[in-house]
Amino acid sequence: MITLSEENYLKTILSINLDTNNLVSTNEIAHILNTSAASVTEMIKKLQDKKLVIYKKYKGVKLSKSGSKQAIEILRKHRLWETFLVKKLDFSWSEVHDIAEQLEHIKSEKLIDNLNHFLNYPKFDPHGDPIPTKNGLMPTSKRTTLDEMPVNSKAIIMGVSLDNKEFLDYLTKLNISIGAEVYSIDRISFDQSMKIKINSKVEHISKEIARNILIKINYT
Amino acid sequence: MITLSEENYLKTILSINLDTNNLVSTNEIAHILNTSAASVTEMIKKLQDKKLVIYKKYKGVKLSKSGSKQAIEILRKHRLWETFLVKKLDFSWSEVHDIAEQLEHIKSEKLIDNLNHFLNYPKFDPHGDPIPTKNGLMPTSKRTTLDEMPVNSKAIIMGVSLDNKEFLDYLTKLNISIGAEVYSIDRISFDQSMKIKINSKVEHISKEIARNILIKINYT
DNA sequence: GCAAATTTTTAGGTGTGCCTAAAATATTTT
DNA sequence: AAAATATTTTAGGCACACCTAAAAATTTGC
Repeated sequence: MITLSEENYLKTILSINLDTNNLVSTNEIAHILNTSAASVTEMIKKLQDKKLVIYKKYKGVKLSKSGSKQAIEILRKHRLWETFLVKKLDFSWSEVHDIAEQLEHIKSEKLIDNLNHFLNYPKFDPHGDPIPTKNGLMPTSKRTTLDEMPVNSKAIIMGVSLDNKEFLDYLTKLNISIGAEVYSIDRISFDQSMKIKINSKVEHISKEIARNILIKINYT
Repeated sequence: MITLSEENYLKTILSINLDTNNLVSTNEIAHILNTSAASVTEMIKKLQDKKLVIYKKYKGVKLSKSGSKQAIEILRKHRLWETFLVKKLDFSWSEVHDIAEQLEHIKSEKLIDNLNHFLNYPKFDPHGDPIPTKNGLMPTSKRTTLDEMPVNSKAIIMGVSLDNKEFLDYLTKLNISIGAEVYSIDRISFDQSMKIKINSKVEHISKEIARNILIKINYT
């Protein structure tokens, strides 16, 4: 049986590893989990005994196959719960993280399966991050920004890279929201501004705006 | 800050107290929580320090005002989550308890408020038990059985008092299910059988059947 | 009403996950 | 390449929630 703390360590190692792909250092983990390096060393030894991580003293740690499976499962739960909170319970993106952090530790396979069904098998969470499938595969998200989108193609809004009130208000006005489909009609070569269709309405946006909107092309 | 274990103790004390209304004994708690009487004594002292219970050595324990408030809040969460699992995630009554036992400890006031709204402010959980309101009041459920229902009144089906396949199958056939509204049209004095309207259909049921159907009259 | 049986509490101990301080190892600087 | 700095591990302790065994209090039976 895996404890709550152990799950949090696995999750942390996974999230660091998704970015860097290197061995994860004790200090990095300690920093994220707001704990001491000494505590991390101790816990990693326990995880090693349970064959959840591979650990080289003074060098760092990485997830074993089974550790990776478990960590991805937690990430899956986290993102499904976030989706539930936003889509069904009217939470905003920014509020859901702490609650999902608690919900992700609920143990019941059927609960997650049924929740997934209830949410209609979402592929991305409200932040635009991919939700792993039941067998641990991440949907391959070809993420880019709207300004790089080819003319005459479709994409899905995945998120934004700028946290600025005016910017977000403007997006709201244009009805640009997570999950919405955009179609690129034209790009004006003079200033690289774009004509797009979103929610059946045609809009004209500057490159500066487009540059801060994350999209995914050819989603499946 | 209240711990998970402390919450479970409070909940247990409440549930015993709802039945008997006496001081709760160490042994009873130990039995329900599958722990030793010694551990219970220890924990009760801690709860006493936190002013959550009132404790008389060798005599027993009861909830303080603030302990009672917290225990009711946990019960509220438990029953709302059970309702969610059955109504939205297609679980059956019998499956939900263990999962709700985990979910009831999630800490977020807004989560419960929004869930309550999402479920349309249910007054009873799928077992027919009342869901406390946000300010800690239990809907006063004037529970009785269908055979005692006055003619020309409305009631809500709350459950059954008999666990017999033929009986349950018959109820299913009549569309008598938890939460359904019944209207009493007539009672035949000869055999005390009843004419009722349920789901817009008129049915005729014997006293024996009615006697085993739990209802609540004048729900608010 | 007192002895026997039961219940409850106290005492002393365990594993988990955290801590700080000090020692060991690795990395960077000169 | 040695000294200085930074990181990581070891060592020893602490709070929580549990345990068993023994002592204290209460209840039951005669």
